Amino acid sequence: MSEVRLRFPPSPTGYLHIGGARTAIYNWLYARKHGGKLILRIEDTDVERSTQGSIDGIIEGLEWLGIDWDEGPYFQTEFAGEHVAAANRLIAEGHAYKCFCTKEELDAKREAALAAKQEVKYDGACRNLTPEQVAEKEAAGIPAVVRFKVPDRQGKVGYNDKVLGRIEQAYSEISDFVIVRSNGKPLYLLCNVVDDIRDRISHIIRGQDHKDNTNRQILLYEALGAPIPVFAHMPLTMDIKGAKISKRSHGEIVAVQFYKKNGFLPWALVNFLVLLGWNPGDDREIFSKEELIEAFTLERINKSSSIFNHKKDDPKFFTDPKAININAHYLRAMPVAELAVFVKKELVEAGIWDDAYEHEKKEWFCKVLELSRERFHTLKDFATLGRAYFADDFAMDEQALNKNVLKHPELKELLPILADRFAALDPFDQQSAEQAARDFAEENGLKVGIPVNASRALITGQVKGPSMFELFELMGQEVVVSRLKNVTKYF
RNA sequence: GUCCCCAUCGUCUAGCCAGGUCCAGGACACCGGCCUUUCACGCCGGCGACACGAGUUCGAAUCUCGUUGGGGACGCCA
Repeated sequence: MSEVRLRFPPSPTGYLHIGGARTAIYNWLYARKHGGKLILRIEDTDVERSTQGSIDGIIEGLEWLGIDWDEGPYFQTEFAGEHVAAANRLIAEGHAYKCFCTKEELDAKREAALAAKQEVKYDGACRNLTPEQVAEKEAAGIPAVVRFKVPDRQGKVGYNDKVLGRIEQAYSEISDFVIVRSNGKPLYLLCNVVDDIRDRISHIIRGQDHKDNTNRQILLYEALGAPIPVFAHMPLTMDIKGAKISKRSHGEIVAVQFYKKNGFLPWALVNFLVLLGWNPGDDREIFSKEELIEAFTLERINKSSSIFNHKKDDPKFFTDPKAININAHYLRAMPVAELAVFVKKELVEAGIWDDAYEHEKKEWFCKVLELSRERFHTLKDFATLGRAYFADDFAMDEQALNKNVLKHPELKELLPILADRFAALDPFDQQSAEQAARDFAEENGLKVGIPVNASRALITGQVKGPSMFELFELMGQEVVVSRLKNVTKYF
């Protein structure tokens, strides 16, 4: 049994987007499951559009997601010599020929065909040039591309796709495609195959947008005398209107980087993306890395495309609700110690990190995370909604202020009294604070919720949050007393 | 225009290959209730789909054909 080898071959013409990431994830899962190798190959043959920034972004994105590879990154341009050699070999062996038609002629023909709703296909003008004719045109300095000579055979080329089943196409439907530009640079179809042969790729998992390329590439494998790998064409991810998602038309929201910037846990994104077009066949939706590798199979990849459920300008969901839900799930379920690492980054970035959170205040810090994460959805929430836990300069939520403080004018006088009661408590803990608050409410003929919710507003700046009695103890006597006394500033 | 692929709740999907156990199951979202100092979590309940039409069959979400719809490709991009 030959080695299981897969590759992720992004073209570095933009950031890593979620569609590309999903392709990488599927390849990675298959490689890991079968003890195979994952090769990262940067397909930078389009020099015009390839950028170093894009290469860096793709690598950073993969690393952030936790998708590791075993070989590479290789750069396609480094193997240009092999690509040219392969093309020459194909010409020598009669599998390819030089074509002297100009780009302008061909573009015009194609557009005319499209406009007239005719079949769009290369007409084979140079397919049967005699050696003399070729020599003559070359002598005249006419530039030429190299075209693959599609076998003049009856019947169909085909392959057994692991996702779609048998895919076939008549030879007559495939026109002689270009494999080398007139400037001598080989094209994707050829480079890709030559590289896959050299890298001994056994399984190709890619998007269905490559489906029609596959038959042409199979012809190339045959002509080059190489074994044909296993193909699996995964469904595409569409936007809410059913159009293919792309960097160009959707911008940041489809960039992996966006999720990093907006408080996603990398594994939560992986978990969400893998479910877009694949399922384990049972009701599980949350997977550890090990569980996912174990559960993943090519056979359970769906045939039909899925929709990335993002509504522009949705006030409640900044991205697909299910993605947010999965992220929130991990936020709540992961070990606090692991979460702490992520939250630290957020607090450092917000300028409210205290090194004591890793030392003498570590227990306190973990307790805050434990309580607050219950209602947070992203890592950003710790530094925004949860800012009051870590800093005095937190914003006061308008609704909290109006509804829980200003609506009850008597609180202006009463809260400072409650503050004094709290100040006198010894010890000051959850039980004593709760008792004091309840007694105070009763004495003043208030429902306990009134002073408690007002306290939440003044102490956390929020209209919602964890149990206030737990928070009194957690925030500490000093902070509680001083923030309660601030009440007068708001009237 | 030609070729290829796809089609179950708003979204992600199970079921389809091996037709009956499916008046179609789960998750997210949404709505209601419980819990409660708030919100959330949690729990309980609700809303909600087999694109359409023929055929095969005792029986079709499942098989066949057609229609419609959607997508992909047809490049000296990858």
